[in-house]
Amino acid sequence: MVSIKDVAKIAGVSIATVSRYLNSPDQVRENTRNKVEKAIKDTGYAPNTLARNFRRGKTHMIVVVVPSIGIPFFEAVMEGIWHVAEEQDYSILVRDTRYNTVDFDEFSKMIFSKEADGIILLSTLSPFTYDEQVLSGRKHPPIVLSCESVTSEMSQFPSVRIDNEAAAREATQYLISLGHKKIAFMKGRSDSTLTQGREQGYRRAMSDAKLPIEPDWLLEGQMSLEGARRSTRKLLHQSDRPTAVFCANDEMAMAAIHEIKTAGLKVPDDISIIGFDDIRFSEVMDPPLTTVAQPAEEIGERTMYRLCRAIEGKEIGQATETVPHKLVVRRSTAPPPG
Amino acid sequence: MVSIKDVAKIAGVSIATVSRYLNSPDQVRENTRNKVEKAIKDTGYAPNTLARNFRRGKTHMIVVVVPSIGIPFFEAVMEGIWHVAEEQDYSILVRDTRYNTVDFDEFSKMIFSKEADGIILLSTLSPFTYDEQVLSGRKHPPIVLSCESVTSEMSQFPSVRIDNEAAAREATQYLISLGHKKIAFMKGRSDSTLTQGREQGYRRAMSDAKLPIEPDWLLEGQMSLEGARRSTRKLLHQSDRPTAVFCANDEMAMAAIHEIKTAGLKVPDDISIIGFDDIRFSEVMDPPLTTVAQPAEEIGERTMYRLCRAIEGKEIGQATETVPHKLVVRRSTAPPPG
DNA sequence: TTGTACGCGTTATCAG
DNA sequence: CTGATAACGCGTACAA
Repeated sequence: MVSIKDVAKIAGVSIATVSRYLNSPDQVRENTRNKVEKAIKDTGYAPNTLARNFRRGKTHMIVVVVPSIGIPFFEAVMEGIWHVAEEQDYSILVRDTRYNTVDFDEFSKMIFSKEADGIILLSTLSPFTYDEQVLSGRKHPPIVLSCESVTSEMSQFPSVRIDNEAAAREATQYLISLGHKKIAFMKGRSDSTLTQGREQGYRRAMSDAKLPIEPDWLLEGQMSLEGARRSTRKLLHQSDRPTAVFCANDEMAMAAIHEIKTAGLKVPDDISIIGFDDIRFSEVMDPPLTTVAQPAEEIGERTMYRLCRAIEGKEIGQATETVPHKLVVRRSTAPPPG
Repeated sequence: MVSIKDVAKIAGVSIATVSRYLNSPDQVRENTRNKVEKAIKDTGYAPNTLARNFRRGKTHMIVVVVPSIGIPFFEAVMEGIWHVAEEQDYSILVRDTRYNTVDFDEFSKMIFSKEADGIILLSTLSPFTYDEQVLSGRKHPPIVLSCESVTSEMSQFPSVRIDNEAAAREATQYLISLGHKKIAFMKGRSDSTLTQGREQGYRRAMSDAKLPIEPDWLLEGQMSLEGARRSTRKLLHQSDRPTAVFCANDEMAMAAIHEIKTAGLKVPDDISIIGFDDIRFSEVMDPPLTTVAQPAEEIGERTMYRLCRAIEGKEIGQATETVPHKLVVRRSTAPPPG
């Protein structure tokens, strides 16, 4: 393995000069510069990143923690994260928690031990446990929350998200305005704070409209195709079946539509479906899905941007940043039958 | 920042002992061990990963290069990669090329400069340029190809994939066996070797059956929803419209179905559609999609496994490893109308 | 403008 | 079983 020493020897200069050539070429005389350049070419030298990072004390790496990869909406957010990461010369490491609760200390340690310069928690599950003591007195390590309906325990961290509760309320209200009275809510895993916010919004809209919520109307969709199919089938067997289902994400909505059609019913004629996220598949579903759109890429960009500032130790303004959502009405919703 | 020195001082031992405690605790006497343990707890010490990697000369990082993230099939492959990466204690860095051609030297350099211990090229675009000279004499850096229909230039690298050509031929033959004669093929980007293999299979099946291929039947779907929708709309305007479309991936098939139905036609009654990959959404499409299934997770696992062996410098057996595909017949295919 | 020499935090070698 | 000490490759004061 060729190191800076070899280059120096071949170029007939000191390692300091080679180092300077690499990091501030303008401080090297043209003549010398050429010699070094040639030596680098000849040897095929590439600076050892490990040594360099070690010396500089920076990883140039940021970790994005997601409950699961392969969720179309998160990819869209990651797209945004990537944009600014690339621009700021950071690499992205994705950590999939497989829907498990995460431990703050684990991430704290990652920063501490220089595994990463910063961390983005993308819709991480609660309870997000951490040791108060670790934090007290010390500055928070650079951590930014994204797409999270912030729980009190984490409210101290900077965060970027939509107002999940308001968005869910609007979606439910839209259903109500269409004339629906029996509206089910398909949540993700019950321990996800993200879906908790959405559930709150749903409950709020229902109670505001003085509409009751039957226990049977709270469906566990697990945020997955499979889970949503199962619980939709159960729903269809109910005697007094809801006329609309509000799903906490589009993937579950897709599964719900499939099961409803498979059962010989029609969407939206028999049952209206509304989703959440506006993933790219929503538009080509049959029927095209009414859903709550989140500005995924923008969320990613803002999140990463704030993380960069946090890493640089600059102030990061208001702790939690709310971006706008939007109800996108397509054709999976209609007035209830009859 | 607390270092091993501080711990040593507090524990009243040498740094060597602390290091030993960390790396081979059984070589430390229990008494000493306890002292060190306590010192670590008290100081909150965490070994500096940067220094450790530097010293060991290992990154514990492997880079996965994909043309684009957010492709459901690749996620499934990544799932497999992750499994063994986790087990082998590697971190995964994802590099999105945005469908650009990649430069071998760039990756060669990544290994060389210790940015990563190994590289997985997941369906990377050709031409994959590299400098013959760089390689000659030297061992290949640890690189494994995955989901690639290997072009000659890269045949020297280990690789894991299905037989794209055979799979595509079977799919086309299935359509032919159903009675179709006018069969279109929707390819991805024309510079993707992956879709080239599939196109070959399609052509082969057609010519074997003595069926002509009209130039209009070669559709550019860009592997994307948008691209596929556009080219499907064009297809529907053709005077002598095909009765079946074989799409190089499921996402394009999904878009094609959507456009066909939007135009008032029926799948499979008017046009049969067949996809490729068997992503998780295929089953809930309307109609459920007939497609060529790839064992995505297995591909990922095998790929990563081979990379590990390559990194360890062990022999890696046959250069290219072919895993089985399977035609999954659902309901998007039927005999042609009339 | 260039070179010398030291230090970064670990691990590894070798003596004790 | 433990302790000195030498690397690892690079960046950077400081001296020339």
